[in-house]
Amino acid sequence: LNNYPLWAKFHKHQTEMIITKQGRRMFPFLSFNLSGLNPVAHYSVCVDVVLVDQHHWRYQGGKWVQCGKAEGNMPGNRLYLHPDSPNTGAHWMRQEVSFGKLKLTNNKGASNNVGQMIVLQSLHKYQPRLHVTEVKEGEVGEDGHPSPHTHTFAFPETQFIAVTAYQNADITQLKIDHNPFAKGFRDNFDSM
Amino acid sequence: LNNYPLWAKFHKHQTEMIITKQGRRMFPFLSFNLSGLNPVAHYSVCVDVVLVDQHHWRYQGGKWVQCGKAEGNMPGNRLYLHPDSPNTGAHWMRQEVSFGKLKLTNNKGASNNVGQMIVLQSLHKYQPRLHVTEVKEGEVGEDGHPSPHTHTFAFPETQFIAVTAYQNADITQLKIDHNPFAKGFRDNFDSM
DNA sequence: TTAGTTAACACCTATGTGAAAATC
DNA sequence: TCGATTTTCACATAGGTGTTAACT
Repeated sequence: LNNYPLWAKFHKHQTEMIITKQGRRMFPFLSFNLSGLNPVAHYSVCVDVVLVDQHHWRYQGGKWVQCGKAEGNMPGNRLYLHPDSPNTGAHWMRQEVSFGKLKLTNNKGASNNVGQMIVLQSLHKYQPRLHVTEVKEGEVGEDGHPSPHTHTFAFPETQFIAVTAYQNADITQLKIDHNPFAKGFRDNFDSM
Repeated sequence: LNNYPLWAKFHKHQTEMIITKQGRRMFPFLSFNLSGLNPVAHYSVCVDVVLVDQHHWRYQGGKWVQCGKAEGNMPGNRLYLHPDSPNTGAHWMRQEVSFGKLKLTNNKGASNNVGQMIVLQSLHKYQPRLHVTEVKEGEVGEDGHPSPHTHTFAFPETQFIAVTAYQNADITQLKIDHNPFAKGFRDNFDSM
């Protein structure tokens, strides 16, 4: 996992990620360094997002508290295939593998846009996971579904609660401080 | 070939395409409608650019004239693999296949960025070609090189002369009139 | 000088931000 | 009323234009 210090800062305050109808990028975004692959073998790399628990969460009195059972399993795609897939082990190991364009949405109708967006439910806690799947010739496997040849990695620091508006002001401030697109909201007193 | 009327307008004045060190998009850009493919077979789609003749060209007295022999064959990549490759016949036929992000350069050093840019020589006339290659399992063939299973298409309306600065003012005006990114140079007398 | 190339520039498209107001 | 969601907005990043002036 790259950019671990930044993820840790957010995790300490319980990371929140905005979800919108048209899709919102994650910040921080997922980025990994891969090693130990066969340089000449072919792999597909993807990320999925799974529920951490079966509860609603609510932000009350400055804290996140569990609040009743989650609805039954929800429809919608939760798998995002890396745009470079499929590719060689050498390609994946040459530089960091980033998911900066992955988008989160609460729009169940967006499931049609296969692999474009990950569909989540607001106020639920999620864990992103990385899957590295060796693609054997003749198996195709471009749908990205984990197969018997898949290695899966999950980093607790990347857990987050999906929200439609930020709840914790500390999280909002961290986003403003570190996301270049939110620079317009920074206080420019003693920066630079 | 999509947007045929626009290509024809440029072709009537002898299309010019700017090439730069860091790479310049084509305008108009190549876009095709494919049909007759096997929906479940896999294909790679790519564009290459070949010399139309072996001459330098010079713009003199308002006309393009041939001018001496071209140098021997030049190095540099002239093949651009469509980012969606490889993919199913159904995918390619579902909607137009566009090459809007293809870039032209005169930087021979850019050959390293495999498949990112097409390297051309200024003041030479070129013909873009479309290649549709069936990818058989086990052949990989992701380098995009035309294989025995390839269909090739070339449209004379898409011929152009590579330049580092526009020579014909008619071409400049057509670019300004139709390329959204050049809107800043339009005369806004009676538009809208 | 001349012709071709390069780099800096203003202006544009396109899209990612959180804030705030409107809506559900 | 209240909490959650959606829409609109000013402000940012990122990068595609031809023009112009400098360079070779």
